[in-house]
Amino acid sequence: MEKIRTRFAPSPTGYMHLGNLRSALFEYLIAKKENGTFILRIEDTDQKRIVDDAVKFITDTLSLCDIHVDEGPMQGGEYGPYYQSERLDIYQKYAKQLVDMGKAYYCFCDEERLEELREEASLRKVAFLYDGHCRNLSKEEILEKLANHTPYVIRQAMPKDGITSYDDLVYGHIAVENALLEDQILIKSDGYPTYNFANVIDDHLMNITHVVRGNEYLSSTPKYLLLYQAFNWTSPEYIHLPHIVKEGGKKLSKREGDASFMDLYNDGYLPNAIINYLALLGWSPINNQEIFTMQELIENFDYHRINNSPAIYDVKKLQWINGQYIKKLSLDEVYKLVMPFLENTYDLSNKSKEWVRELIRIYQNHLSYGREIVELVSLFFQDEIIISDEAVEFMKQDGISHTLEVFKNQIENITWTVENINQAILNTKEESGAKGKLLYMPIRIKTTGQMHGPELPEALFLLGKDAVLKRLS
RNA sequence: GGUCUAUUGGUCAAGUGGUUAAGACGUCACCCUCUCAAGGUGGAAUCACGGGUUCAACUCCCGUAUAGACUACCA
Repeated sequence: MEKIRTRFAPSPTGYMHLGNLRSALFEYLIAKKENGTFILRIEDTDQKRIVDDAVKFITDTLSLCDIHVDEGPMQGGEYGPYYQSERLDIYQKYAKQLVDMGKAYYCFCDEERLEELREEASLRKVAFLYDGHCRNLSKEEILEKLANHTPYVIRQAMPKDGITSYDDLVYGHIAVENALLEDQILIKSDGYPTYNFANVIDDHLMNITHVVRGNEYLSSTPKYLLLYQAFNWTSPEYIHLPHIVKEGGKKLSKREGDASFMDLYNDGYLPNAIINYLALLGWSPINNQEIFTMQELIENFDYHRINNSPAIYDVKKLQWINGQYIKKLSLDEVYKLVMPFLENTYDLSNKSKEWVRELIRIYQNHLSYGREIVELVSLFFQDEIIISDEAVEFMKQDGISHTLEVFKNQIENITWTVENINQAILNTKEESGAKGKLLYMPIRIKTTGQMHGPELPEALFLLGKDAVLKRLS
């Protein structure tokens, strides 16, 4: 069997939304499942949209996610170059070839004429299709215009009748009438190829066996197929992916503030967890497994089980998965994950590393993403404590001041360790007779101001002896 | 407007003619517990609608509704 080759072909716009990443993931998994090759190709044929460093951004994201590119701009390969902007002569050559074969033609129609056509079409409430005006220009006319440097595009001469169909590996049989397809532009007037054209040429030349992409191309794939037919090339298999949308069914978009991979990453989500979540959007394993390493994904992935309906991005489930990953991290790893957020928010200059590690340790199980630490630990960085109404009410009960007095005496002379604090609490229980809620809550409220928080001995330890004694008096 | 596609609980989803319609997130209750998490147990909640086909339809067919995509010298 032919070895599978898939490709991720983003345009370098400097932004990687979750749908893009998921496409890359599935492309990678489909290839790796069969020991195939995963290719990165940069589709930079729109000069207006190029963003500096966007390619670095894309490759950084992929490697952060453990998606390894076999062939691409950074690592090269025998089918390069992998920037479309460096393949211009290739597209020109193939476009000319099509012209010579009589399957494409020069079109000199300008914006104005096209605009008129469009207006007329919208007036008549019909779909606008280029009318093929230049399709039958005589050789002399063409030569003359070319000699005069009249701007031109190259359009494909599409068949006027018949049906073009294919079998998508996810969506099944798709058929579209050729009459609905216009004579598509292959080469733009700036000499650059259109996406459609470059895409087909490169997929063919790079030997792509499975084209995996978003389903916005589902209904335009016949246009691509017609190009393969014109060249007499065999077309690849198609796997169209359902979209990832936000609540309400709208597309995820940067402009509307929807989270991109980098946004999540910067909030302390783990790339592994993001990938894990994304894998479960539009795909499901044969069993009920939820947590996957990349290796397990590769082994278990099966494109036959890709869903064909759109999935709504749900940050709650992502948080759960991310939390599962955080629980499995070593303390050093959580420390690394969370430290930047702490440093940026709180003054840690007079805290020991041990103190910070202890702080992080007791909150490891509470975290669903890194940035969450900031809010969770705020109680240890406040000079003033504010006692809630509920807590004030609780403190009105009998015997509480006595309990607090006993506890204060208990800790006055101990060495400040979690264990000793715990013993002091137990001694207080013995001596005062208070137990359960009436034992713990008063101390908790008096020292932290809150009725919630981590285990009391640990909380007190982190607060420090001086602060605790001060708040008790 | 035309074309293509989709529709199982709030969300992700399993399911391919006969099932008590899995599982997960979320939610609620209970257990654990000083509290909050974590963990455990349990509950509520789903086949868009209408016609067919069939002994039998979530599953097949046709409509309708709703949603999305495409309809660029953007990718």
